[in-house]
Amino acid sequence: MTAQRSILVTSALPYANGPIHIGHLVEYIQTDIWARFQRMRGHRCYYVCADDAHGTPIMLRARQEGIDPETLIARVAEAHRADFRDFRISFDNYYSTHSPENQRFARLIYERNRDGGHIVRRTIRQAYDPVEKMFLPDRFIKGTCPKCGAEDQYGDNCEVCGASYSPAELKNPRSVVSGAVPEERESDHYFFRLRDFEDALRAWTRSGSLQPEVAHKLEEWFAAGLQEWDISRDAPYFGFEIPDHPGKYFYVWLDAPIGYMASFQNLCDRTPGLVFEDFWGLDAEAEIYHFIGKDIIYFHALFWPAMLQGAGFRTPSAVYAHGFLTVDGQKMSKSRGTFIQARTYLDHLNPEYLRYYFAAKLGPGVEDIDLNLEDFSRRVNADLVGKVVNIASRCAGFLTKRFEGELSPQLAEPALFAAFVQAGEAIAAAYEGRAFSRAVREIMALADRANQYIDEQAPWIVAKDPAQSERLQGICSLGINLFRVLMGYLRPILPATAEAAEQFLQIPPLTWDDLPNPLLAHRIAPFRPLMTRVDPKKIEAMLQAAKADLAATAPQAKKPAREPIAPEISYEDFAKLDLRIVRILEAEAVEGADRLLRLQVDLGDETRTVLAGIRAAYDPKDLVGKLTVLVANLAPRKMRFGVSEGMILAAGSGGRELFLLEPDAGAKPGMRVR
RNA sequence: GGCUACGUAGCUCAGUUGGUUAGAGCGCAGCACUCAUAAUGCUGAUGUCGGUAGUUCGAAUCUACCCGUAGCCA
Repeated sequence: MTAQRSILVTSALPYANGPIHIGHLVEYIQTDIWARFQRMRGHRCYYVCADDAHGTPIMLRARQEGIDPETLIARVAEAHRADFRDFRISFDNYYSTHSPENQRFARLIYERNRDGGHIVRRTIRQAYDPVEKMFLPDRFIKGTCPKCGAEDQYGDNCEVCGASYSPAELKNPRSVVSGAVPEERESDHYFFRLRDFEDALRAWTRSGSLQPEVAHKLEEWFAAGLQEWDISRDAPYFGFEIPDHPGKYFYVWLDAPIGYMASFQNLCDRTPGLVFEDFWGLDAEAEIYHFIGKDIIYFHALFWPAMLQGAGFRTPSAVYAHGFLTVDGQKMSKSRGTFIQARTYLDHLNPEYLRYYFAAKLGPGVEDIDLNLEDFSRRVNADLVGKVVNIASRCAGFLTKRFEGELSPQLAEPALFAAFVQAGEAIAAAYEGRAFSRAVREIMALADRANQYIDEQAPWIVAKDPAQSERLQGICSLGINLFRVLMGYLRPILPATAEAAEQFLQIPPLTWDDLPNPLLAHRIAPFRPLMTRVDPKKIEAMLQAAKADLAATAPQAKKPAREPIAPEISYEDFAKLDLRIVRILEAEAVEGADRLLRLQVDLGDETRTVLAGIRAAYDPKDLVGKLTVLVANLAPRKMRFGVSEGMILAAGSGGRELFLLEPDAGAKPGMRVR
């Protein structure tokens, strides 16, 4: 056995302005499995996390709800804790970045870096909302993309063409907060000189602290040259005030990772024998691992180790990034109902299913994983219920009925049991290397062997011969022992099922070192189903609920009230309208008119000129050739720019919200519409 | 647009340093069994290994370009 290790693991801090969703859970489940594995191996492993409680979005959200930020983050923290508890995420401490410990560490790290000359002050120009009297983060400015002209894009990059730019380049910029046109204003900011740490970071990067693909990514950043990092924000801001500069606050990303330390400090303060310095001190022997999503590598692999180093703390042993979750091959989508909150899942399905499914797909790399809901239920049902739990189920009945639950004093087939034990090394190595999918594959291969054994031995036939009673007991006892080893291997993934199995087996919590010792002449409890099958109806119900949740939690999506229906008319009134199919032959903007397009339309045997107020919604060249509907008997109307001989039909509120009517295929110019 | 990854059977994934007929599980078909939560066992079918071009005696594996997907661009 290897020596006992002291390990601190963290997951990234969830932001305290919204609920946990199943995408978040990939990371918490991954980290939790790893932490539980380490503990099961007999190591001292602490797992801490916290809510990331600062920043502009939280400030604005609280304001919008008419409450203090403190009230908001307390409410969100409670929901987060409940979600994690129910998914059996085994945090040793779940804290908040809005805490005295975090403030103390943030100051300390700032001051030490400042005193070391790593912080500089500079004046920058930044977008300012004159109505709200606040500087605007890039994400709080929207406008037209300077590259492709797409409307309603954020201040930092365009989701349509993928271009990145600065908010100043955005056309028609608007503050998302007030709708005002942002102005540029000057402000003093503090910058962290990342470049001071370049050599150390390069060395750290190469020391095996990062996955190879992440290290490659860092090479790119080094090559591009490390830039200074803006670590301050102006009031109003929800966060920690910078000690030597009232009215300036630490940027949320400065104090977020420090939250790992603060949470751990808080744990140390109430855990006898747990010493902060043993983990974070410069010469600490303990290991520290951060599990993060691939989107925040920059902060954890560059800023964080640099800040720590500048402040005289040790750097993390490693940072492990994982990919994102897609649902049925697509990004989680609110409209498709695949944006599933943790709570919504819990309301319908067993968390062990998701823990297993994620484990079965998680590798050590940064690839995205897909939650394919068909595959999800098939896989859980086949592997866990059909294979693993079934082993216990098919042996236990004989033991209970015939032997009062008593297991044989010897193993019927020691070689088979030994093979199961021997596989443990490879499985442990897979867990250690975060290759959970490999571990699961190996475990399921063992489960197949156990089922094969039972089939070969056919205890149901042996049971018919009273003279072979001992043999029957031996077969079933071995089956139970194989099941016990399998549950031991699965324990980090399936804590609740493992506990139920331990109760069934009447044993204390399984440890890795225990596994080679079989249960002999031991009495087990009557079998009760340890896990039930995934019910597809529940998945369907969950998806429905996910859609409903979003409708409920999206008050911003102000639904325009439907325009009231006009007063009733008779058929005769309707019949007075002569609606005709026309083909648009030409379209051009009307000089001097902001809204008008001049269209030449073909009515079958005549051509008419129509002036239509659809310029904001349609590009003239896109209209040519289209079929649409014309009110053909409308009195011609004289306008400043000419005479309009009819009106074409469009739906919508006006401006860009206009949608031309188009007939189904087969309609021809001149046809009357009834 | 640049960069880092990913793209292998209907689905989810393995494929070690390029080396004989490309694998597993699920699903599907057939058979067997009936102890078990319609669970299990055996047998079988299924792939131009994203595309194109190259390097090589030999490429899923190496190179270039292209297409698609994700993230990052502080």
